[in-house]
Amino acid sequence: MERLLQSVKIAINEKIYVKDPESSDLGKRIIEESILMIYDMGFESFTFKKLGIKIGSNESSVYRYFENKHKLLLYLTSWYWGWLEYKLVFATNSITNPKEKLTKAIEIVTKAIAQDSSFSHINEVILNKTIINEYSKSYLTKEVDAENKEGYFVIYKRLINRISEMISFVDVDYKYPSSLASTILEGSLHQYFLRDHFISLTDCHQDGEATQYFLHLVFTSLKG
Amino acid sequence: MERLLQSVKIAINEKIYVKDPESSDLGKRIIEESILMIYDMGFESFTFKKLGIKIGSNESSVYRYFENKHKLLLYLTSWYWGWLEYKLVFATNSITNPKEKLTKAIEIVTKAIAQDSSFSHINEVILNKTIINEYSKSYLTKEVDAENKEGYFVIYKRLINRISEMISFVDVDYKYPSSLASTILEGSLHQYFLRDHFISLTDCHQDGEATQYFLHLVFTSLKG
DNA sequence: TAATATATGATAGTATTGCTATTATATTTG
DNA sequence: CAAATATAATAGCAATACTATCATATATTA
Repeated sequence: MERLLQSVKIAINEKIYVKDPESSDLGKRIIEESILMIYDMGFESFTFKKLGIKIGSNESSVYRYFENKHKLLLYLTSWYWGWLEYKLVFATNSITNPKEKLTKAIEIVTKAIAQDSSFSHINEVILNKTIINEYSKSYLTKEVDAENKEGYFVIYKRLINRISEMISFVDVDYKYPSSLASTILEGSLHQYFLRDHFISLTDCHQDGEATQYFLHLVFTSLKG
Repeated sequence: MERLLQSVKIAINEKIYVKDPESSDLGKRIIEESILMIYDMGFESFTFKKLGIKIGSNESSVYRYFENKHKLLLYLTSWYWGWLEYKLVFATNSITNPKEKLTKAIEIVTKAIAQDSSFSHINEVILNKTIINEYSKSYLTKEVDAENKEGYFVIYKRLINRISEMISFVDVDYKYPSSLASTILEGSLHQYFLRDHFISLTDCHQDGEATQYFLHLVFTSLKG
């Protein structure tokens, strides 16, 4: 994904931020460091004050980019899903065979993340781990319906829908394409979490096993 | 489940509470009302001060039962999984045919919850909804490994293991029994969440459809 | 180059949260 | 009835999640 994507920018719903963090150096450092800090200390302990100190800036300056840390989490997750979506479309676009296409999609979505040098200030490996630990907290809130209406989850929904469509292309008669697509994405994050914290609850211990598990799950369920 | 279970008590790891809430009237009201309040206002907005006011008691009195609201959440989730485990064992114990047994287990675990009058102070219907919204927050923390060592998640792990074993009984050669069991439990909660908040991401809109989805998913994946 | 707009930094202040500690008052039990 | 125990009331404290104001640095443009 190196040189090809130099000019690609993941488009995030403008209501999520006050000022676009991509528009300044400080903004980029906010994104860069918040990913690392949330990974290190967990979302609960993370504060804008601590972030300000870490980036050699000020709490009040961070507030000029994001209203609160929940919005920052929404930004990070949206960016992640946008980035995954890009990789998915890029890798599957040229494939015409439905089974092959879905296989590729599942691989992209369930495989461990490797560093991507296209977006220099974002560490995708750490972001992926942060997403595994914190993603659910972005929607397990009382505000989820209001925020959904505002379009804060469009990228995620679009990604699930793309996979859902690929599933239906393999088997038009399958009754649960959206549920299955959701299970793949959410379930894959969960398998990685289990691997790190509840080893006895998963069988996906080696690299690539989560992918094998989901490929088997999906293709035995689909006809055709 | 009426009369039969009158004397059954769900056994919770004693380290989770300071004083057993089952041991007093105040304790039971703490459990009863906290379920309703967390459901109504969400875990983030819920505080012991508010709970004290609601039950006509005092913040300091609540602290005599639970160190903090995280521990209370651990208690509620442990209770829920213990209750589900009981229902599962009760319903599947007499079944010898492996497929039938697993089918029953999946039904128990994925079906919408009906009121159970066995535990008068606990509203299982609301508790189930609270678990759907808040369960992940009990383990998506920086303390998860330490708390796991303390045994705070034993009931959940035992429940997953029971299902995992039932899966292996149907198909000894299946390589991912634990992953699949985890997917069923976690995935089922997620499908219910999607049904309430992201309808386009699930196909399980009617009662019983989640069960059908998982039954299909599981039995197409297993041989024998 | 001066005037002005814009971004950032520093400091202060406020309500709420998440507790701990102390003391007072019920209630139960011996 | 005394003693133990449970609960209630109040105070207090450090941290969080902001908001507001003012100062200063940097960039733009007239």
